[in-house]
Order: sequence, then C-alpha cells, then structure tokens
Amino acid sequence: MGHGVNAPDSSAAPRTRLTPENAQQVATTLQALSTPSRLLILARLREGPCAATELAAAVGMEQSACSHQLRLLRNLGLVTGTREGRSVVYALHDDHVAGLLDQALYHVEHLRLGMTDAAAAR
Amino acid sequence: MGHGVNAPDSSAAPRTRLTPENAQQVATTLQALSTPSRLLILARLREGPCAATELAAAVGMEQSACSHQLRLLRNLGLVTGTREGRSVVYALHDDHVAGLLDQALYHVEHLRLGMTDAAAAR
DNA sequence: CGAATACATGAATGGATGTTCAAGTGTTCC
DNA sequence: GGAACACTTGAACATCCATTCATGTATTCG
Repeated sequence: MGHGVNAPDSSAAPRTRLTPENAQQVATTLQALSTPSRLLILARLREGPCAATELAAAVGMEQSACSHQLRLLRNLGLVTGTREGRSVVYALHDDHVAGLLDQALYHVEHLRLGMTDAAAAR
Repeated sequence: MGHGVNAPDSSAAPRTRLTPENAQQVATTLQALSTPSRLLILARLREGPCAATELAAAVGMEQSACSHQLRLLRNLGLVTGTREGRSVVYALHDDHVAGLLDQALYHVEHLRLGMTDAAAAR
C-alpha cells in the first residue's frame, strides 16, 4: 500500500511514451533540476522576473557561476533573458517550467515522507 | 505569453518552498531522473513490476550496470526490490514516483514544443 | 571619450557519476 | 554437494559538470 495522499492530479494522461530516442532529451532537460544551484535559481524566478546580479545574490552564488547556469537554462529553453538597460532580466520561459517545478517539489516532498531516512545513497 | 496549453493541474498548491537546506535533497532525488538509463528503467517499471535481468534486457543495458542504477534508485526510495525465488522483482515504490515521472514527461514534452530546437546546450 | 556598472565567456580544476570488468552472494534443482 | 542461474558488489576508468578565476563585451553616465 502506498500513502493515503492524493496527488494534484495524476489522472490527466501523460501519454508520452518514453522511447530510447527521446530519453536523452528528457534526461537532459530534467538534469536542469538536478542541482541545488539551478533549482534555487528557478525557484527564485518562479516568484517573478529578476536581474542577473540580483538573482545571483538571491541564491547566494557568485555572479559568474550563476551566469553559467543561466546560459544552460536558457539553452534548454527553461528561462529567458531580456536586456533591459544595462541589466538582463531573467524569467521562467512559460507555465510549463513553473508546473514542472511545482510538481517536482510536490512529489519529492511526499516521496521523502514515505521513508524514514533510507537514503544516504552511495 | 506562454502557450495555450493547460497542464494536468497546476492549481493544486505545491506549497513546498524550496530552501537552501532541502534544495540538496530535492536535487538528489530529481537527479534520479536525469539520465536516460534510469529514466528508461523507471518508465519500464511504470508499466508493472519486473525482474532485474528482464529489466536490464528491456532497457537494453548490461545487467551489472542496471543493478548499479537500481541500487541507487532503491536508496532514494524510488523503487523496491523483492526477492522472489531466485529473481528479484523490482517495482516503483509508490504512486508519487509514477506521478513524478508522468508530470516530468508531460511538461518536458510541452516544453520542447515551445522551442524550435534552441537547445543543443554546451 | 573614459570610467563604472552589469553580464557573458573561456580555460582550468576538482569532484561526482555511469559504465565495464571481475569476482562475490544467494537460490534452485539434480 | 555442486552446477547453473540471478543478482549484487567493488575497483578502475573515463567522462561529465559546477565552480572559480581572469578576461571580454555591452550599456550608461559624466
């Protein structure tokens, strides 16, 4: 038996079969959510647009490191950067990114509740 | 403006703020979905339990490599392995794993529709 | 123009990670 | 018991990746 929790809505079909071909693409995109730095960046942007420097400060990382990750996120189409004066304002690309983030956080939280602390992988 | 698509249900609250502390845990869990091999393993298990060897064959990887990844997924609490005769049958730990997978596939698919092919990161 | 601010980019580095190869454990059956 | 099957585990290895440091580009302002 699972846990008596009801997810936001798992009934809606995913209907996207995972094939060996697109597995790489999916993995690449999901990898964007596999690091604390990028996760924090996206979480910050989830609450509204933000300029690069301010963003770096908000997530507590060096401006350069942040810029590198922003480039990656931009290349993946997760965020957009728009020049505005001498700043470049970053924002989530669209609602799917926000949704992906939300769902990830939701499920991961409940996943961790299901186990005492079995983790400590490796 | 985003795309005129409506996600399965993004209205249900995620209400899990991402803090610098749990960011690492969330990232670690999501990293399980950041590789084609593990993604294929989970996708296969999404359709029902499966013994280790058969699983390895199904996703087209060496049995050893598969076992290593299964250990990782087990440590993260994403899958369970149960001895059954001389086989060990693997299965998704619970519905949240299936939900996470579904949502990920759903959003990623629609994300990729939003861009011609900007990716090709790095 | 020149200085200052705001970002981006390249190279180098250290650490993590996936896979392979080679044993090692557990289980069934004769 | 012992061979065969099913899976796990450890070490080695090659690769990838996030961060740092140093430098380069763009924009505003005096």
